[in-house]
Amino acid sequence: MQKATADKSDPIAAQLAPVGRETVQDRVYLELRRALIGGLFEPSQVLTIRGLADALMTSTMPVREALGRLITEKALEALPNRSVRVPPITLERMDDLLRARILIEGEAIALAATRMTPRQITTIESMLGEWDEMRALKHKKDVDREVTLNQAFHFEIYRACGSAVLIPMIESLWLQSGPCIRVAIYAFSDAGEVDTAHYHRTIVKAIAAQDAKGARDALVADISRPFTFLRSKLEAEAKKGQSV
Amino acid sequence: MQKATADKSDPIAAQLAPVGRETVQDRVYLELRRALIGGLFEPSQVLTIRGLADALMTSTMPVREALGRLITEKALEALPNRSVRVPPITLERMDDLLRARILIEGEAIALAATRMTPRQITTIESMLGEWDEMRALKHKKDVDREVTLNQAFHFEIYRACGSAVLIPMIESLWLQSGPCIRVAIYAFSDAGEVDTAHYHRTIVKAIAAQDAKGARDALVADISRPFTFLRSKLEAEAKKGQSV
DNA sequence: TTATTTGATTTGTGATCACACTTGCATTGA
DNA sequence: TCAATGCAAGTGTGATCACAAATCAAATAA
Repeated sequence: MQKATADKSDPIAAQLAPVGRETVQDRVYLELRRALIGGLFEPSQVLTIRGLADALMTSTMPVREALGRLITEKALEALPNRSVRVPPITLERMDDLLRARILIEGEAIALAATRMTPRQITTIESMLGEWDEMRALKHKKDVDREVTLNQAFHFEIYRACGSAVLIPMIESLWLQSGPCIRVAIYAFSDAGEVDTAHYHRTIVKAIAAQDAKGARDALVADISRPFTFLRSKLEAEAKKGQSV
Repeated sequence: MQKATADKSDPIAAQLAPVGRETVQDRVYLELRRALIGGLFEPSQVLTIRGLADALMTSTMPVREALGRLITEKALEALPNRSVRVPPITLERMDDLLRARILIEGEAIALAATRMTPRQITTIESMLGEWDEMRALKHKKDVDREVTLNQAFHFEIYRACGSAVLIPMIESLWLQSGPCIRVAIYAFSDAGEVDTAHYHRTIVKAIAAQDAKGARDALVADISRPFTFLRSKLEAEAKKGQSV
């Protein structure tokens, strides 16, 4: 009987999965999470358990638990009908999210600025180069890659703040603002070029100088951009809609 | 066929449950939440799905979903064994939690100080009286009532900050620091009298004067107390354990 | 043609079952 | 006596089923 167990826990398999096998539930959760941060779902979109279960090639059980988790961290919204949807974008919510992000991510980067090791600073410096690479082949604007790189850059910094409490909160905030960001980035692309790398360079410079206040200010400028841009866009649309 | 539906959705029943029937899952979730904030579970305690299901008189289904939700908001901890427990208290975690609470609850009360209506201020003023009532019958130190009143006071303020993003974060922080707080309050009781009402009075005074900075400072003093107290207690124990 | 109703389909929720893994205890061996 | 092995109870996870509520569409009546 223990044979089967021994087969799965032999040295080779043990190395492949050293601690804690991955559950389907976690896979589904991470999948949905990635989709939300990346803005693959659009605001107000309704999600169904069975639909997601089919799409993710599993039963309804892991999906419903993953949805429940995402609802508690406000990444999704439970309607009184008991259906769940991606929260819609409103001006109030955007301001609210931006304020919270400035507060918490600002604190995290201020902490990180005094704690990052030369090794870690080298890592985020090397990420600056990737922006230049992307700019080189500008014929294809790869929004997915932009989002991924931006996320990797920020969280490399946040991880260094050393707070096991703040980091999950920041993840939750990104989860909530993911749909807005994607909309904003597309709007950016339409409006012309924007230089994310420039803002990131300023951040890296401040961190390298262990300038906590400078890093915080640079970060605020960086994360405010898409919000203020999207805000003016929404206001313009609202005014147009009002006149029609 | 719709008869049965009509019976349950007739005017009377509709008034009793105007929006969204309560699900067993939510009941379990709120129950566990209340227990955690109130510190009814002790740190490092292991919880089992079937055990909780029996205690809450339901099946395992609602419990596992509630546990999953609590794990994502770091109120509970998933061990590699796949068992779940209340996170243990460490000095690092306490400092981490306190810093986050000062940051976020401080911001919330600063916002609330400029937005609370006279009606709302009257409400929190009336809560001050309850502390005096409790003090009157000091023969029975009702820790549960202290915890509940303290919670009601703080959240009456936080709700007034008008941020749908900050409030859930604060709830999550209370959930995480609940077990610590309970331990600290018991330690308080052993160490003698402490005047929570005094700190709350200072907070109310600042809010009534719309003094955002004063309210923030008073709040920091209030929420720091149990943490610094528990910290010195843990450090003393650690030193004693080290010498033995 | 339009509004109402009836029926069928879809959906979320809770319960139960099957399976794999862990844990703890008792038995067996040196 | 002590360590190791084997068995049994307990536990989490995923799948499936049953049921009630909601949604949608077609048919009927005005």
